[in-house]
Amino acid sequence: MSIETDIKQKKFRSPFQKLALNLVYTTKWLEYKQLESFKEHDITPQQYNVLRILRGQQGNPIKVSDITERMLDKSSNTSRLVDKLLAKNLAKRTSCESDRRAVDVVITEEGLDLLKVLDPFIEDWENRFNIISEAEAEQISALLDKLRENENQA
Amino acid sequence: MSIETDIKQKKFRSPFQKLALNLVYTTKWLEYKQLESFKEHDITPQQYNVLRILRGQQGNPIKVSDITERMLDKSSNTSRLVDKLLAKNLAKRTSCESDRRAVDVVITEEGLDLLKVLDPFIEDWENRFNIISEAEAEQISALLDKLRENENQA
DNA sequence: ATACATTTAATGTATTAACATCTATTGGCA
DNA sequence: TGCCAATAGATGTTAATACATTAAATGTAT
Repeated sequence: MSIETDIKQKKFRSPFQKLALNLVYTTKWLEYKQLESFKEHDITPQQYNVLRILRGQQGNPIKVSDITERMLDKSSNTSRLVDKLLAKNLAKRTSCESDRRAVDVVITEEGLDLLKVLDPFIEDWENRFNIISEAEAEQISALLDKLRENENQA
Repeated sequence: MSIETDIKQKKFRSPFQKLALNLVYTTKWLEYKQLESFKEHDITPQQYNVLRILRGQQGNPIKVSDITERMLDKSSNTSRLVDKLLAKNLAKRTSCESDRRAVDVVITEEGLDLLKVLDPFIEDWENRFNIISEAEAEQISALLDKLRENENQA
């Protein structure tokens, strides 16, 4: 369904306004859909994001601040997110030898198992995107990168 | 900056995964940037969304449930959002004659004034999008619409 | 007309988020 | 070395969100 129909707005100030609204709307839609898979396994999208980052480390520990850097939502409170993962035995936390302020985080077997369960759901969602072509997906990604370019402009 | 650099992930499972992550990342980025304008005026993005919908009514009252239908985030608690707007005298609430379950909401002069102050900031943000062409913006919008098409698929 | 399901909005509650503050540790430099 | 700013992460607090429940009004079918 078109964004016009979805939010019942017939006219937009410009194609750029329409795009901005469509970006927010489509992302909320995507997050809401994925949330359904997550909540069955008692995990939030943010916690999932952290778990994926931990798995990407392939066994190597990573500092909390480095997790934050890689997150989609960099404003989140990673310290508390890790707390939640610890409480569920999905991650381990050990103090960092070289810098005693820092904390090393590693995913547990249980965490890897959970991701294995979630993987097919997420992949299924991503695969639904092949209603557009790979080239189109790449092109949108490139244009999104471009939109974020002038971040520090006046 | 490319999404690869921003989230420090070199490889993606597919262009579709990359697009999914880029959509979420870019939208968080956009929301965060706009938040800076909003919080100076003691308003949240959701409250702003409601105000814009109210202004779009051009003086006609609109029911709470109809506001929800038009919101970007349809899962939000519109009743409480309207409460907040009322507390700040940005909106008025009157009971609906034809259906006494419903509640009619109208924007106040003060609400219109606030939007007038915020308009230039929002327009400025949207205009930064003209780093891509209008045609490209339309094209992305069309592709986003397409992504949401197979909503009720297996 | 009555009973019952549906709709509309408000509210209760628990979780999460946003933002500032605090503590411990480190690094740089006089 | 001793001092101070910077960094890392934890924590406190307030507000917002998500989800379920409640209450009133309406629609519908018998």
